[in-house]
Amino acid sequence: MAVSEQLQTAYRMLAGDTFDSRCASRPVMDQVTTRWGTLVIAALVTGPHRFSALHQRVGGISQKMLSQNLKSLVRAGLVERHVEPTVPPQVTYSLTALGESLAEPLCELLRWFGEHTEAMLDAQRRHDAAA
Amino acid sequence: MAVSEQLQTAYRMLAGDTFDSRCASRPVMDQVTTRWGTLVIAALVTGPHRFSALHQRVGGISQKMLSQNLKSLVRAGLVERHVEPTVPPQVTYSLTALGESLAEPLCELLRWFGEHTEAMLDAQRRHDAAA
DNA sequence: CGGAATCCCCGTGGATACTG
DNA sequence: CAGTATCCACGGGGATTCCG
Repeated sequence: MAVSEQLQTAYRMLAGDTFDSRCASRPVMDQVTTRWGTLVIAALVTGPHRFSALHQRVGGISQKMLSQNLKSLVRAGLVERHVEPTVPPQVTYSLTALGESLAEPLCELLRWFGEHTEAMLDAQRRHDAAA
Repeated sequence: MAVSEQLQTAYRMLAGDTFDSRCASRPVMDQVTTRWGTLVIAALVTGPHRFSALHQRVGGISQKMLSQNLKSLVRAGLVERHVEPTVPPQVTYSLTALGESLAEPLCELLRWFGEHTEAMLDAQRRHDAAA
């Protein structure tokens, strides 16, 4: 198998942990791996963004979901919210150090999808055709 | 910023793609990044598993969600379903080559959570206390 | 501009029971 | 053992409206 010992090691580190339903990481993981969390984090990789900029960039997200996700990400210490006391108010969101460290594996995952989406769609078509 | 050009590059590859709501990768991404998809894939990294083995390992997942996730993963060509025609029936699930290639970035992500969950929980506590 | 609040719907997802 | 089927509740998530 091509997966090698590296993955095996990674797996063992998680064995008694992530797979346990009582593990504390579960709720925290859900927040990030939720439908939008991934994209919001990824969108912030290039630097600070304003609310409306994020709203446009992520594409398809509603204001509600965006603000909701941002709130929980701020709470988790992944995103920093900066308010410029002007009129009209200027609110900027940026990744914290913790958020940036998360962005790394996250971007690799997104990149994987970018590269393999076609393969997956092909597989689905073939699967549906066979059925 | 510490994120460096590597991430910038990764980002640009996604720019006109993943963030577009009409992008084909969205539904496919949702299937995997859904609550259980990640864990199911990760659980299969160590090798083939039977249904009940997965049911126990993932912990907290219902039979319904497990079979549902497995079905869509098989459809996407990430997981292979192997039936041994015995009585009682023995059904084994394993990662395909495509699935294994996905497992790599996915495991890194899970590893990140394993290492940083504490930091996130701390941040949440501090945030809640400040409020 | 950047949200918070409200309304409402539909899908996710759990529990249970049944089948091959 | 490996599911499928049915029922049901909750909350994710969209559209709209209002506020500072």
